[in-house]
This record gives sequence, structure tokens and C-alpha cells, in this order.
Amino acid sequence: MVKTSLDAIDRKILKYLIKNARMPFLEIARECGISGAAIHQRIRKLDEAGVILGSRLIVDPKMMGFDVCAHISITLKDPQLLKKTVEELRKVPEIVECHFITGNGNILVKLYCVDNEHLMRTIFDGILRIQGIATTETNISLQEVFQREVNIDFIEE
Amino acid sequence: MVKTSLDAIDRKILKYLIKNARMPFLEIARECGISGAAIHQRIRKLDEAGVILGSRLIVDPKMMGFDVCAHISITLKDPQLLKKTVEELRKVPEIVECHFITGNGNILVKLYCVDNEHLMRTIFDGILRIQGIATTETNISLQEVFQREVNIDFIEE
DNA sequence: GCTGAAAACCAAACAAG
DNA sequence: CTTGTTTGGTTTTCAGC
Repeated sequence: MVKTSLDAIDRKILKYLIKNARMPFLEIARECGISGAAIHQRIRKLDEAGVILGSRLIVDPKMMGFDVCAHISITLKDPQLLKKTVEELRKVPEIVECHFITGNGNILVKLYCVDNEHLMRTIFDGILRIQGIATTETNISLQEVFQREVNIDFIEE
Repeated sequence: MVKTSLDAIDRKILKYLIKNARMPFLEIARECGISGAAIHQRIRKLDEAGVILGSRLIVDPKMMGFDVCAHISITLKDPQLLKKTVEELRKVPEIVECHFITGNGNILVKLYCVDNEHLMRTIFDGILRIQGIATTETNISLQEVFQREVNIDFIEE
């Protein structure tokens, strides 16, 4: 996992696209004071280097009918089963994030469900049936107050 | 927070753009079998309805120099200070997510830091100095195994 | 709500410095 | 690493259905 050195223009390009993935390259070019072709090549390079992972439309989960957001901390029966368990968790469509963590539990997942009944089914039929999972601890998110991308401004190199 | 009724085409449009925010509208149009102008109008409507919140380039935090990811559960001195505390948390650039939660603590934040020393400074100088915060409990994410947008396929209306 | 067409605009690739 | 140019595709708007 090698770090690429990003110069000021790279960071400026990323900053704009992090806020709006559909911002035209030519508009970025005008903001940065270089040609569109240069922006295009820099973005391609950032993509190939793995700095850029993709782009996403951000939708309001509530508007899509997902009224329940929760974090679940999962404790494994056996640490050996980590990789296999993750592969099973990946198949649970409600889960949007998965971390290996320190502290209480071994895995932390974030998920969205339609309602509490759906959450219950997801926990009991989706998560607890996975071999290797011993216990879960669920924390409901009453409100997702804000969500944003990592701010790259305060790395001044 | 009224739910808009999304038909099959709306969901198809969103599904494509959630995977790739820069997918050309005309390509979506071809996949959906309707004109580009219709796609354009539907997306504008979804935007105005608040279903679409924006779009983001997804960057690898590690590549940007953020080697440490953590979740911090925050307990307030006084529940009255909730709103004010959130406004202060919003000013901490390292924080990318903020929830009101049930269970252990009142607020859960997710953040990225450059290293453990930076995390320590963020907790002590950034978070614990905020009026109204009593205690914090930090959970380091050893690895962010995956991260994706909510899968809208399993809502079949 | 959709369409097709027009005008303005953009992405991508190129040779060249 | 940059630029200007070119080609084909795209966005956006609008009248009309």
C-alpha cells in the first residue's frame, strides 16, 4: 500500500470531485488554471494509482424507505473464521460497511433496514446464522446527523 | 419527511448512479429504453424531491495519508446540549459521520486520522474540549473491510 | 409524463513541445 | 507534465405530443 505523493493540483481536483463527482473536468480545469487534458490525465493517473476508488450518487436512505440505521458489533467464536465470516457478511445486502475493530467485539458493521422488524430478521436470519459468529450487540442510530467524505484540506504536505 | 414513490425506472436510474455517479445519462437511457431527456427530467425531479443528496468521488483514505479510522462513542453531560455539541463536532474536520444513538453513549462519530498521535490530539484537543461532552470511548478500526452504498434492489415495492 | 432535435458543451485521444 | 486540436458523444433545453 504505497502512498502516492499528491501535489496541490491533485488535491484540488480531488477536493472538487469529492464534493461533486459529476463536476465537468473542464470546469475543474478552469478553477485550477490548467488545461482540460491535463486534468484528464491526472485523474486517470490517480485512478490507476488506486487513490480514486470510484464515485457514488448519495441518496437519502429514508427517502428510499430505509428508516432504521444501526451499528452491530460482532464477536467471533474463533478468530480463525474472520475471513470466511466477512465473506458471508458481504452477502447480507443490508450491510453497507464492515470493519475489523479493537475493543468490544471483533467486527463492526453498519446497516440500513426498512423497519425494526426487518432489522430483527436481518440480525437473526442474516447475521446470527453465519457460522463463526458468537454474539452480536446492536446499536440503533436514532438519527444520522451528518455524513461526508474525508476532508483533505488539512493535510498540507 | 415524505416518501416519494419511485417507480422501476427511477430505481434503475439510481441503481446505476449509485454504482457510478459519472455514468452518462444517455447510457442509462439506453439501458432503460427511454430517451435521454426523460432520464434527465427524472433525475432533476429526484434531486428536487431530496432523494438525491449529491454525488461523491470515493477516495482511499490510506492513499490520502489517513492510516487510522476510529469510531468514538460520546456521552453528554446534559442531553440539552445535544444540538450545540453536534455543531461543534461538525467543525472537527476529521469527523466524517455523526449519529445520535441508543445504548452506550449518546453520539457516535466516525473519523479518520493520519496516525495515532493525530487521533490523540483530535480526541483531546478537538472533541473533549467541547462543552457538554462528558466522556468518550474510542474504538479503533483495524481495517475497513468494505464500504458501499445501500442496496436498493431488495425493496421491490 | 414522454419524444426528437438543436445548440452548447464535454470527454477522450492525439501529436507535439 | 503540459498544451491545443479534433472527433464523437453528452448535456440541456424546448416545442410538441
